[in-house]
Amino acid sequence: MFSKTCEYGIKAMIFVAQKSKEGSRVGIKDIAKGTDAPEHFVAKIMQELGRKKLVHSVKGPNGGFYMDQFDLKTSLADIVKALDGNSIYSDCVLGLKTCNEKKPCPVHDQYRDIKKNLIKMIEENTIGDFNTKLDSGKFFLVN
Amino acid sequence: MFSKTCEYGIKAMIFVAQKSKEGSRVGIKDIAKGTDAPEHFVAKIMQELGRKKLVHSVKGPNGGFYMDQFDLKTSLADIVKALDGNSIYSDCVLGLKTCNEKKPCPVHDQYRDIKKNLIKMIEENTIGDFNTKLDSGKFFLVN
DNA sequence: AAATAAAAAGATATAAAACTCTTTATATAT
DNA sequence: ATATATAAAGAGTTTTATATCTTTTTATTT
Repeated sequence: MFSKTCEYGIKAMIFVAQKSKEGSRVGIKDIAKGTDAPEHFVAKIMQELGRKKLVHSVKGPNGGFYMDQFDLKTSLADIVKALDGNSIYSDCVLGLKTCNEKKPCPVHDQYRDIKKNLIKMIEENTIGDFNTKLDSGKFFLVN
Repeated sequence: MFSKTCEYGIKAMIFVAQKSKEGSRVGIKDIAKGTDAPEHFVAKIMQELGRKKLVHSVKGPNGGFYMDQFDLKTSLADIVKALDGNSIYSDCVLGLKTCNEKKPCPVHDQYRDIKKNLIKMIEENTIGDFNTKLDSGKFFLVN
């Protein structure tokens, strides 16, 4: 479904969002621990997301990653697109180079709705949305 | 979504099913061409599917792969499970080791229905189902 | 100014997936 | 029986994804 890169990226973003709300910045080590991800790998991912302005960072003591109000509006789709590209939007389930209504693969019709819901899911959920939900202890980033 | 192995496997099975209907057997070369897949790779995949009895083969001249009436009842899920294992059933979208109703990841709820539909899709479609549809020229295995 | 804590950057390593090639075994036709 | 077409098997290669390590740069604190 998503690449590891993307899985780690989404979890990291949710994690950072929550810490940011409390005004603090989070270092890579805390992110890695808090999301059960390999430290250096998640560092690269955050670097990339920083470059693409989906998250901010400051260097030096008391530095780390953080998000402002605007960043909280980032959707899961934005993260997915930044890390995995557009394949989830464009790729055929059976790998046909072109697969569309006019020249569909055998499962094109059956997959259409699933794909639509998948895209809807990642587009309608913003990082900020998770903030409120996470507090309630209703879900987890590690286990 | 699916691995390349699985994509090729599904297309190959649909292809063989159609040829079998006409009573003939199909060689690896034809399968590879008919599904736009690398010959040796798809050979390995068919080997594996043969070992798992999802398809039959005979060696020698006029040999090749074929399916009997029973084989046509194979669902896409059977193929997926044979080639990709159960990950589609068990894996968490965000990669949590355990992710369930009691200890869900942040998108567990939103993904529940999508997953259900995905599984429904692969379980309800059998290889035989495609046979009739394919004849009408309504869909394609290559393009 | 110096020390330090942190991210940024880049180089490297490892593992898994995808793909290819070669050889062997087998069944069938002639 | 022999030749041949084919699948089976296995070894090997390439590519891509994942992960790690090392160095550099920067900002902050003291």
